[in-house]
Amino acid sequence: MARTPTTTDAFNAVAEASRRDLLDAIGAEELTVGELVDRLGLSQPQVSKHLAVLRAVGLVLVRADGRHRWYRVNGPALKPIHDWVRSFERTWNTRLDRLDDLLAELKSQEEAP
Amino acid sequence: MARTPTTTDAFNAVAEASRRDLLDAIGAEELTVGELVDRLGLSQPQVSKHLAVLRAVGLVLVRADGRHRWYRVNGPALKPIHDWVRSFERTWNTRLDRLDDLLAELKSQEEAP
DNA sequence: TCATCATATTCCTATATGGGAATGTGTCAA
DNA sequence: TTGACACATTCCCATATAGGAATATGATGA
Repeated sequence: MARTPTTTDAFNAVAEASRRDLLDAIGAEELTVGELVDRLGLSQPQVSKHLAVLRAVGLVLVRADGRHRWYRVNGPALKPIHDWVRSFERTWNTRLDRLDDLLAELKSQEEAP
Repeated sequence: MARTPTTTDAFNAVAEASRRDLLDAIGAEELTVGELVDRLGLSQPQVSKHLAVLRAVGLVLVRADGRHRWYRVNGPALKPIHDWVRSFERTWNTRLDRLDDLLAELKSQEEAP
């Protein structure tokens, strides 16, 4: 047998660094394929193909607008990864670290509402 | 080109479900290859090979003991994944959810010190 | 209607994989 | 010393990539 297809789940889709880069680039915005091509310096087919994989696992959502496609990140699709990794968090993070993390996050949300 | 090798980083190593199962099975314990074979119902070579990948990216540590090998999870190797996913956490988690999560965790640590 | 723009898809190829089967390696016990 | 035991590694093969190049699809404006 071969490797698990990239479109199987978020874990496999996100294994490829280019795809993580795409998600990072989009972030909280809504971007066009062309914009992504410019920002990441990848070829257009490359971007389209990676986006297709991300779409297949629900990691991005698209909105058609004339001949443009606006892509945005669908955060909740990452939750399975987050939840799984989280079960090992205690290994490296003490409770005080976690408290620091939370406070830092609350603060950042305070600053950027 | 082909896909990114599984031994490239934690993201790729963990993409395979069997490897996540292995980490879950080991958990906070220290287990033998034979134990893992029994618990997961995989073949011995299969377990050894998956463990080799996990070893390559530092996700597990081994201790030799006679003809046994005791494997344990090396949590911090998962931090890169945790950190990356965390940057998207705001999308699905409100601050109150996070507070609930933290309290739940503090409670569980209280109960199992 | 037609050329152009924005994306998506198809073709082609080198490559790494996961599983099964078989075998290698080191250790212990009799 | 030798056979059994616990793991690791090697071989073999079907399969799914990722990337580059080329082409298809669909919408827009003149």
